[in-house]
Amino acid sequence: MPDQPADRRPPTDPARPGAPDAGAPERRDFIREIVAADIAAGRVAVPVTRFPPEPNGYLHIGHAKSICLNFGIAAEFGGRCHLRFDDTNPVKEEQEYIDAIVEDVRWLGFDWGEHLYHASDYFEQLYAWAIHLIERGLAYVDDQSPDEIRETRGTLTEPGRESAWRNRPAAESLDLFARMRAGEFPNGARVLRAKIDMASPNLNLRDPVLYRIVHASHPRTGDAWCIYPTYDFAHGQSDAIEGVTHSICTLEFENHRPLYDWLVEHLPVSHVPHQYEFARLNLTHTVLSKRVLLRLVREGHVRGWDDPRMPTISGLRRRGFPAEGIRDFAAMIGVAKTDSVIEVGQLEFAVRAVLNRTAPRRFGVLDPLKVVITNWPEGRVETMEVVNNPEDPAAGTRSVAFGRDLWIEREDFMEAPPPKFFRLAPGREVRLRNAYFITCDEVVRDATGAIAELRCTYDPATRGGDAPDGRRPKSTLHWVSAAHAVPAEVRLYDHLFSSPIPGATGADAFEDLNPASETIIRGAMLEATLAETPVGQTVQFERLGYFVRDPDSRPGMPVFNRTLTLRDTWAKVQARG
RNA sequence: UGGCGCGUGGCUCAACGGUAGAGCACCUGACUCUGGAUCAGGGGGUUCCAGGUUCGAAUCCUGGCGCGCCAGCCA
Repeated sequence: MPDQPADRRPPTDPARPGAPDAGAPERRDFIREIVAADIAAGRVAVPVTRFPPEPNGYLHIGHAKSICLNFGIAAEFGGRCHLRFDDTNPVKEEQEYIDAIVEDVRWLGFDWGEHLYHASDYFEQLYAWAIHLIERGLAYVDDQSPDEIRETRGTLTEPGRESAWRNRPAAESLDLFARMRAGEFPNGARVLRAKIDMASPNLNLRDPVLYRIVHASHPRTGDAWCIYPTYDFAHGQSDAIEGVTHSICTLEFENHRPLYDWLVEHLPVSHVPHQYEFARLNLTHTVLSKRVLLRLVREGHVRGWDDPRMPTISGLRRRGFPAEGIRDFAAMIGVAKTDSVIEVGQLEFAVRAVLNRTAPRRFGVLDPLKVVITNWPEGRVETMEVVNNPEDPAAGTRSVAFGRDLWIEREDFMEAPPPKFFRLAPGREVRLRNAYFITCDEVVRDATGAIAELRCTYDPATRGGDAPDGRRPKSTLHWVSAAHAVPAEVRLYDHLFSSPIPGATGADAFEDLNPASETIIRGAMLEATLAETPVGQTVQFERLGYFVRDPDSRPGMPVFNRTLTLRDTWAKVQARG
């Protein structure tokens, strides 16, 4: 898969933002403060966290926030972070997702060492603990149907009603539970429920379901089981088994914490973990819900989970976003309990900051307009030494061919330029970056009257881009030698959704899909070195933006995805009119 | 309507009883062989509201208001 060496920098690197910085005033979120306090008070010696994805979809930028939080805390406080698959619902989970999750967390730059776990590793133990509860009168097998259970749960304001089976003898529940495991009953026939309080104002405590019958084969345990623990019965106990000290999850689990604590308290666990909740990430102009992302894929609004428009980790990677930029973004936005929506611009800022520092500069023309240099000898070719990255002298230089026929960007020429347009126009001189000054003498039109080519003259004294007399053109254009150009397909991307908060008006979010989220350009002309750029490598096309080589590239026809444009103040001026 | 949680510039977060700050965004200027980058400066806040405690409240208390989550055998 695409990868960039810079992304392999371990997240614990103290030079990175987000890592503890000796000397600087400590700025930490409320969770890090809790961890620090627990360590200071001796409640915790080695903090242990975990990232617990359910393999029912691909990871997205919201998960990246959680991954950075959990692995970040472990690294900063000398603890460890486990990768644990929360695989308790075989009807939704697939091996493909497991593999993708492993790859994505690694790509983000994190390492769980030996600590790869699955809730399914604990099925036998969880089963034994279920029996433990039954024996103590703390759980019972309920014969009610799903509908009956719903009807007797009560409402937000009314208490529920106890099941007729709630007080059946433990021995009977034990027998039934064993027969549930043995496969004697169909899906939905019976469940195991905790016996807590049907009148609790917290609905999660109204005799929550602990086990349900699901005749489905599991990606890891196959057909060994036909009963599966619910999230509530698996999560806290898995944390206990693994010695997790700080079980960090999102706000919607806050209401589950009393149940989490109840289970851990009533089970003979050797370690008591604690749950803390933070606000999940929301981003403008996209959607971060596995359900909706799955729909985008299934309904074909995008080409797959890794479509460059998707906010998935794999989509961002294919889009050319470096892992480091994603980590920096996570550090920048912080962690709190306030529901929030972050402007995508903030993510883009973090990504541009990394790319500006690391992306090699190249020339690429997206919408080519032919320029013929009339005073340049036919057939003559010169080689220009061009700097690879002005931000990084160590990146060196490369050779780029220059000749009589060139391609420039069509939008870099205007026959009747408005006042603040600095680029090429009839009679005007501009600089071709790292090459020569040229002056436009003549506009050649085709039969339809459209501009077909520009006839220009160059100044031989300006080789390399400087004039001996010190004159300075108001603008510098990128260019590609027509004789050496590599034709390419370039895919331009924009926000997947037009509105900042898709579906906010109450309408279906899909109504807000941006029809222009992808624009495919087939006639782009790139400098020759771009033919060898590896898939996954992000470069900067000077003056245009960052572009990454896509795996769809074919021999002789590279495909590049636009990661992001450069900051463009001219566009801003134009937009203002 | 019950429970839990949350309200600080446009956005995200700090300030932990002692003059409300930062990053992003926005605007100006400088510089520049990317209209990029960089640098310098600027505008913008009755800290949801109302009472109270205190010499002093974004912070503590009370009461409102607003928003989010919860009635899956999803996680």
